[in-house]
Amino acid sequence: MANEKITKRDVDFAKWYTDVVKAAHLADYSSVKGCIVIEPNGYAIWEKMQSILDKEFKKLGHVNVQMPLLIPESMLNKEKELVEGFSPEVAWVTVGGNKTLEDRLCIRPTSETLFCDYYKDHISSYKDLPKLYNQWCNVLRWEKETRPFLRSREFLWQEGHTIHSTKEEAIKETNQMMDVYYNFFHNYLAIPSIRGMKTEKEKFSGAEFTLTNEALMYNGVALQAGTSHYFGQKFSEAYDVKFTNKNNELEYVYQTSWGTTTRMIGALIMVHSDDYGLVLPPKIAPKQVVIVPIGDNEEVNNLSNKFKEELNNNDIITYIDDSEKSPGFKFAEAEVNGIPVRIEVGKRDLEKGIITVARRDTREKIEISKDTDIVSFVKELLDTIQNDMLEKATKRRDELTFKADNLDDMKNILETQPGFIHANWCGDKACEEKIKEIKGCKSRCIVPDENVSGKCVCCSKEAKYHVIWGLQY
RNA sequence: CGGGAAGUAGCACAACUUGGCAGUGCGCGUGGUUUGGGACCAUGAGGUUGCAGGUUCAAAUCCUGUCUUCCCGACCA
Repeated sequence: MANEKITKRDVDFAKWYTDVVKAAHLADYSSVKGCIVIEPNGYAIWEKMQSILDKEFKKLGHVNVQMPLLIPESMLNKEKELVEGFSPEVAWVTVGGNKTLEDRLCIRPTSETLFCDYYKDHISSYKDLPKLYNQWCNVLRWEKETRPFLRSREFLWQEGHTIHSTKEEAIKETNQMMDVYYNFFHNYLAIPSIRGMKTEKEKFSGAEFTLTNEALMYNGVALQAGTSHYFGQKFSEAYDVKFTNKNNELEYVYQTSWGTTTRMIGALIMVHSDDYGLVLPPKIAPKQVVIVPIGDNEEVNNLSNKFKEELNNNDIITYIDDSEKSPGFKFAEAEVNGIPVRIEVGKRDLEKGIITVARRDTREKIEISKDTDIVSFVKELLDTIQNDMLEKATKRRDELTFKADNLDDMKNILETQPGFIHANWCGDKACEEKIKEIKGCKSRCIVPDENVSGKCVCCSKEAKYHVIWGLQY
């Protein structure tokens, strides 16, 4: 019997998603549109993501800073493409009375401006480079349609902003950070994302090129989660960030930026979860094991405590649900909250010398001897769950991966079951726009492919690129 | 930002059409009995009906505005 509070995934995917978010107490609506309350269970996932990614960033030499929340309009306006890209979404602060328009302040939609403004006075020689700065913060973009985690007006993210003395080094950084995101998705989130370059139309305004990490949700809709941009000298020219190179010449710095957001929590839900609620990969679950004691007796309590202690001593995050609720309630609660492993320690089992272990991903129950080495057993089970989840998600992604040779193919796929659609493209923006007319289908990314041959899916001219297309959140 | 629907206790809803004591279930507190897939009995608490105006002797109910949420489009991490 599935959870009554959760709409079936196959009945109404959008409703299912918000039901899971609420039932697992990840987030709730606030009285400000598009600004959610991230509740303890949701914030714990974000903290886990932060701690893993932050370690990776620091391994590669990055350091954290904190920039101001507010940006003066005059400063923002220096980079034309950035302004044009964001202008409809920028929120202005009207406090202060007699400010002129030029002196208005906005709440950061992104912080390129602030980093450039800082960098310009803090470097002078190539010896000062690179600067590898990152910040964890909130930003604000006035979205029209909002959805918890997937599209909120205020969201938490991490934005890396680096400056380099050579183009090669900056491009290497751009690629390297995309690798960090891609590996994080595969190794921790168990999400088989794909990566590639955005087309001219879809790239970040102001970037020379944008790399993207694209994940496919269970319903076949794509979610962009993780981008890495190469700016070249666009921003450094606009903000006058110069250095003296080895030949004693003044040169503008080469710049990158890269970011991931709380949207990753949304991806986690929409890839792995089911009709019983949240399913979390063990490596990202803030709580990995719950012990449910059944029947109040000494042996039950002693064994529960012993397991908890042993597991926690071995870095497996474990807690005992010793509330007054009935066992059935506790099982359901653990499922809704996506606890990867549940250990049932009950007096009836103990009479037979066993305990029951249940895994969240498959809901399978395993009976093992009560004398089993619980640490090695659970460790192995968590690894198995982690691997199985990636495998299952990969299988689903592959089922939803298609190939289109012409517009009719494309239309058929999008109207029956959307997914990742591989199709060749001539590189012409007009074709991209024509494809978008089919249910809003957009290019996800250009796949690195040396030998593109065949015709454009739209105009039948010679193809230049191998592109993956799809619907997006 | 256009089209549609909704907002009443923590949650799900009833009362609205035809204005007249603010209701039900779940959840919550207390006492007890229970405990292997969302336990049971008893008892108790919980409300300016989203908010602001208006009409009226009287507004959850009628009118106007506004905010929030959901669905469908256009725009976006």
